[in-house]
Amino acid sequence: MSGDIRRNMALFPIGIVMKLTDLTARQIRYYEQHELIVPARTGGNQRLFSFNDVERLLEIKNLIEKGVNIAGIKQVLNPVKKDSEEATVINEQTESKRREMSDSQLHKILKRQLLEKRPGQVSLIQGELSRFFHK
DNA sequence: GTTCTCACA
DNA sequence: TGTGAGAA
Repeated sequence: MSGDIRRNMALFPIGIVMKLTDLTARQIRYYEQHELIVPARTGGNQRLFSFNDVERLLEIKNLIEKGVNIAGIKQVLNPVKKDSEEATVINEQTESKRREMSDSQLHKILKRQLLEKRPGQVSLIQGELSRFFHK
């Protein structure tokens, strides 16, 4: 599976990724701080993103648009895999599976949050929704 | 010309 | 999250 090495090969700088994902550099770096993505670095400390990173960012973007905050996204996007070794383990199937999973998982999480709001539990939903349930 | 980190009105 | 400063 040399396809994986290509998918995880760091290629583009943040500028390109901004255009590809419609995210601001600020957001991209912010997501990195929260370990939602782990781009490689050049000798000059410049971030280099792989195709996988871009896909992750698109997923994140969708979730953000759906009103899910960082905490919620972390639960849907497990990854943060340690480089090299795992490249051989990951295949196209597990990747596509993970994608489907994230969406159904999101629905589960959202539904659970909407129906049973336990006291003391921090909401994963931002804005209007969470405010609605706090009332 | 780009990107990086850090800090704040 | 936006934005600007200062360096690389």
